Amino acid sequence: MASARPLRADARRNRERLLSVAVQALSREGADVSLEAIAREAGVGIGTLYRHFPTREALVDAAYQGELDRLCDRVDDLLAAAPPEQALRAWMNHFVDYMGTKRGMGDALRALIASGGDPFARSRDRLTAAVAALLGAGAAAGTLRADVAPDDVLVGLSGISLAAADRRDRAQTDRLLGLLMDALRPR
Amino acid sequence: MASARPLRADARRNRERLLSVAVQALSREGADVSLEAIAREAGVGIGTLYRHFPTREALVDAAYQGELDRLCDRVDDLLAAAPPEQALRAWMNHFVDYMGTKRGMGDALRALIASGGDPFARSRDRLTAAVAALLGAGAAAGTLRADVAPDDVLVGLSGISLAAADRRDRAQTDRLLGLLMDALRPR
DNA sequence: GAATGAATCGGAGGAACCTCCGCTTGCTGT
DNA sequence: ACAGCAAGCGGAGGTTCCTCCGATTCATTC
Repeated sequence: MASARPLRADARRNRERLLSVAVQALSREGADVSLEAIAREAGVGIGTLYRHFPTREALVDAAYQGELDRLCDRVDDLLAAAPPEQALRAWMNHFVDYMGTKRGMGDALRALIASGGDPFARSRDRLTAAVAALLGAGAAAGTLRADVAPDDVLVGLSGISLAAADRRDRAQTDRLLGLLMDALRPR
Repeated sequence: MASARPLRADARRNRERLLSVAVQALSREGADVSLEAIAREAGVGIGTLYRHFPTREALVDAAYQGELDRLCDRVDDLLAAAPPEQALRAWMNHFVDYMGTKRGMGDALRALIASGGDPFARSRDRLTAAVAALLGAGAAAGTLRADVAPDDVLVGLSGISLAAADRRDRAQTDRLLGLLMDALRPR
């Protein structure tokens, strides 16, 4: 299960080139870039792309990992600036925005959230940790329930994001986030 | 906007044959049957299939409409047999089960829920009405909030179903439904 | 610095998607 | 009956997806 021997030099080169091309291509053309086009632009065969990133989601995930890290990192600032309950709500907004902006992240996210324990689950762990921090702070302060699993909140949040991405109705999204918050407050 | 003139005889024949083949094929092979295979088996060209059902979702939706009607019809029985709050929860279970069983309904559902007012939104109206009935009964009894839009509940429920379909973790699904119920109770 | 084995590459190929438009067929009025 | 004409049909064709495996290239050993 441990990461096997380091990649061969040419393999790493290819991987990095693919990734940087993918980042550009995704932001330039949106979610439905052709993978073949990415491979071509990176100067590698399509087979190589598929070996490094077995699914479209794996590629998108890897491409956006940096931004996703930033999203998770923001938790500390939020908690420093506002009480946990408000921090959580603010972070939810960021989360939904992020998913909305990164068009095409939607499906990747779905796969990501669904992943039980894949090698691709690093992002998922980070997200779970972020939610756990927010929930934990709220539980300590007594303003959020202590008996809700971070994982459940994350899945719920991703459900809302998916629905939001489809409908583009910001008001509804806010209402749904409000409902989720209601569910998380102690009775 | 009204339904234009009735379909020509041959068109209706084709439509019906496509639908019946699709029902069989979907239950036999699952969500990812090839549309070309369905068209072939129905003895029509692929173009005909696409004219009648512009997207894969439209076809799946039409194929499962009967079962979806049955799901909505069950609301009355549930309300007759138990207090609104429990009826709603029971119906949510049915909803999730239904989505889980009908593999491949997932994407169709997503498109369905997302549809603002397409000609294909009949199913969506039925679902909204079902939720509205349950919520209304609860509001009248004072055990459910009166200030939540049925539409929001439906979107939330579909989000949970999507997540559930991916993860196949029934316990988590139940917890999420529990959270949603918590959000729907008056404070 | 050549040989050798293993990791990696590349792209041909088969399947499915969806569109587009010339051809066919059912309907309507005379 | 039959002419005219929408409405409807069908499938070729351009794209993309993803797999598979022979050819290539790297790393290591002598």
